[in-house]
Amino acid sequence: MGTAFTETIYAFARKIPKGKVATYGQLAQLAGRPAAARAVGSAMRCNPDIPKTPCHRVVASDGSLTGYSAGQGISTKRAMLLDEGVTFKGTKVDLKVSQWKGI
DNA sequence: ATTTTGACTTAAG
DNA sequence: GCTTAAGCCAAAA
Repeated sequence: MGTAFTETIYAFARKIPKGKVATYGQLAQLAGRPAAARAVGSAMRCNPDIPKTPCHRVVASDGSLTGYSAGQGISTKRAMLLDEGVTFKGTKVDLKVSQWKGI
């Protein structure tokens, strides 16, 4: 299953409130590894199951929607975020408005 | 145990 | 604003 690192990442991902998003770097920072943004992505790739962890609420540092292993990929991810009320700026998420500030 | 790969990020051209 | 390069961390081969 999971290492302490991935478990921590999942735990924080589940804390992201509906309608808000967090960046990979942000979760990495919360997990105590501010430079492990990449590892966060790797962890997410292993859990493309929505019910377990809302990995669709995790976006890149500039609000871009990168990878998604479930559904129709990015399209599904964007659709879910829009449905949750996340504000979009064209193809990217408007972090100024929708970034989770639970630090 | 070592190498490769990737859903990252920041800096520089 | 977009492309390239380098740095970082963890999982998979």
